[in-house]
Amino acid sequence: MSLSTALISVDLVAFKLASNNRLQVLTHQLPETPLLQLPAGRIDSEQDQSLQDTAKRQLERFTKEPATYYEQVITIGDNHRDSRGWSLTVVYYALLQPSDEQMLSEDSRWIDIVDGKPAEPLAYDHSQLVMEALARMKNKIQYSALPIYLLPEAFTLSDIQNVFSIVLDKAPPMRSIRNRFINSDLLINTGQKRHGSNRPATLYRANANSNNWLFDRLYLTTRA
Amino acid sequence: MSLSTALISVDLVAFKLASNNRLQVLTHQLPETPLLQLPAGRIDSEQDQSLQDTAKRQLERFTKEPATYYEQVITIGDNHRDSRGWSLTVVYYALLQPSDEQMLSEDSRWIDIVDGKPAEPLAYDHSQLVMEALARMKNKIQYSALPIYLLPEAFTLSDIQNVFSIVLDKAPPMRSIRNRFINSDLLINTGQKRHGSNRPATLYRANANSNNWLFDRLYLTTRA
DNA sequence: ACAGGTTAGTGAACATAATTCACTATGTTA
DNA sequence: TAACATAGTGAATTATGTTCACTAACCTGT
Repeated sequence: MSLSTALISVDLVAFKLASNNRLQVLTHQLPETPLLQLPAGRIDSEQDQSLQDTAKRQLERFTKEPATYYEQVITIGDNHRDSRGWSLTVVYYALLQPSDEQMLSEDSRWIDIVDGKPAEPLAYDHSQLVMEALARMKNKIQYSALPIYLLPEAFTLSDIQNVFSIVLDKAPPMRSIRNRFINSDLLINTGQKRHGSNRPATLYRANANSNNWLFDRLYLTTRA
Repeated sequence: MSLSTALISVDLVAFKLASNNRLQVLTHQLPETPLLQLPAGRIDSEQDQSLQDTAKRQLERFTKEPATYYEQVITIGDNHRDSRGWSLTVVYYALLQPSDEQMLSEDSRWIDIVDGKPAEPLAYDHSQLVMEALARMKNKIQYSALPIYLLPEAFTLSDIQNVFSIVLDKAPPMRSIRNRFINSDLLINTGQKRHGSNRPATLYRANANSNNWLFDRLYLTTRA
């Protein structure tokens, strides 16, 4: 049988750095269901101009915090993931800036990523989807400006290193991060410093007009 | 209105190196239609276990030559590409080895890529899809074993450089290609040579068991 | 005021891989 | 057998990440 249609859903893997120094993924729980699941939903032909709009709407169902970055990961289609037959799932991931305030809906929760997967089991194949999105993100973070999207407006170079530590479980040397980011035009010195119980660190913000979003090599400390 | 379904098609951008030293893309023409178009079709829930199966079937409709490589590029969904409303298109590209014999169906043709786009106009947004696939392929060729997939069973290092010349309009120095590929375990010396009107060149074949499919940097001569 | 602690940041030597270029090697062809 | 053309090597240079020792700046406790 040839199909002109199939069940379509757009699933969103939203990542955020939490104050416990963990990467977290947004989940929610439906009433009467035992397992947490990813935000997912169908295309709304009225509201959505694109698939990314659909992904964005899924995020907005559970939090008011906007994502700083969206990327389509993969589209999975097969006939065994949904008992009703052929199903098609477009997977996006999104990056959010850290936030203390919980602008979350009641039924949703940020779950830690531990050892490369969600710390709690997810419904359907959602753990697998998280892992796919995470793999993509872990790769891209090594040769792009991605780390910045997981940080607040103003951040230090150490914050960038911290992103690597959390996401990759290891980080390039500060010297390497410094060289790369300072030599690029990705950062703008805010003129401000972050003060702690030590020498204050320079605070930077992202340069929206940068043309160095991609680098042409990976850090050596992080490759396979 | 919320949709559980939409029109879905899988579109295939099949690339091949032609004897005129051009990259070509497979197209076909339906009767009564003025423009060429890409192989595309719907999921067949009986035959297709995955979306790649669907892509593969599209290729097989027009040629018996198998592809050596498939990669999903992007899924595009919106409400203006098809007059019937929301449509969803999963785009794949495939790489084929060069071939003299034409095992093509009557209605299909390989079209040159000139200046980064098909030399002839294509129907719908298919030129755009070719360009998206080409962009992805041009990037990946610079840090992976991809060039090999566009070459015949046995090939020389110069052939690899030639792939770069054709696909990117410029190529890394032979010394760089040599160092990279010889130091990896991607190539197996067949022991044979290709003879011309000059010093014979060593013929290699791909090592299927290589674990160096990806490199950790781009060639400098080819970057932006 | 000032010493000690802690993190931020710099300078210089080293490592790795691409690039450049001069040079050698090995075949075909006139 | 010399001319040629392309294959392939060796060594210096360049670019960028890594390592490590050292300096800088601020806070804290006395």
